[in-house]
Amino acid sequence: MTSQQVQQPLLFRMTKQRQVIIDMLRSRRDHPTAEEVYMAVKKKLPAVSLGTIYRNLAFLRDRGIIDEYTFGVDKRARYDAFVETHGHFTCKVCGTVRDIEFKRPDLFITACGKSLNHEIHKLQILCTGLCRNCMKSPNN
Amino acid sequence: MTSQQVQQPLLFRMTKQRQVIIDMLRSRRDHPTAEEVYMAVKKKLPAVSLGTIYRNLAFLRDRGIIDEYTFGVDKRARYDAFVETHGHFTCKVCGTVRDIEFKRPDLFITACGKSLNHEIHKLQILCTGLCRNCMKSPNN
DNA sequence: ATTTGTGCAAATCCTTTGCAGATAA
DNA sequence: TTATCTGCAAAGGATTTGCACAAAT
Repeated sequence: MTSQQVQQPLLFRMTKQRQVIIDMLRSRRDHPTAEEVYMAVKKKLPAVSLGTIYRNLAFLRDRGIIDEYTFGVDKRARYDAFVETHGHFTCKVCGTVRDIEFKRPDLFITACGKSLNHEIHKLQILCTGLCRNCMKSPNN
Repeated sequence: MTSQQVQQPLLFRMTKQRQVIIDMLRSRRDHPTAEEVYMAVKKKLPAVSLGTIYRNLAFLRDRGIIDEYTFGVDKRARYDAFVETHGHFTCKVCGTVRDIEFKRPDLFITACGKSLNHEIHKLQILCTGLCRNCMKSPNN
């Protein structure tokens, strides 16, 4: 999977910055914040600015190329290049985020959409609790 | 249901402000933002300050008396006095939020928790899409 | 050549906080 | 009484934006 394969005809300019942001997000599954994306991109493009990071993340999110989540723990947005429907678990104590896979999210989406008579584009499932490591700590 | 029935022995001071905030949130199911709570509480207590609203919402959230959600549409936190697990639908166009009821959320929570080996305290389900009204508009 | 994107810095918006006076228990 | 809460205003932190220059097509 080369990083050019975003859509068949490329519908937008691929700048170095945009390219590095996409590559970087596709290389990790830890749902980084904008600040964390900035830090990582800076290693390849030291002159990049935080504004450019924010602009590109919004740009890619608006085109469905990445997802943006706000897990209530801290209130910063987090980004994810894996846009197939899946759930997240986040630990109240250490803040870790883990993906949760689903068998047939489409069934759930169809059922909900029909019962509400709304058109559902996106399903987000978030579990909050205590991860197995933090469960072991006597103070949690 | 009188507004006093928060817990059996009342574990915190019930100020006028706190009382009005709780009553107000229990009287509506539209998931208001802090600003909207402020506006509503002001009608009963004109001298209330926004800082007090934020402090009380955080206070009640920390005690599990209300829930706080951040639906990605705008990034403001929204509050809900109905803390039994239920899902939300939010319309991309008009921003309406509607509740989605579940039959046995506990089964889902147990299943997820077991498979991850984590302790799940809270499940949040959010559907994003187009509501039935906005579907009718030709421009959506 | 022209349109779109970038870096920089200032602005904006939501939320939090310090403090002195007020209030619930 | 006294620990907790409030109003006020200032501070904080994340995100957005205006502008002049740079880069992509």
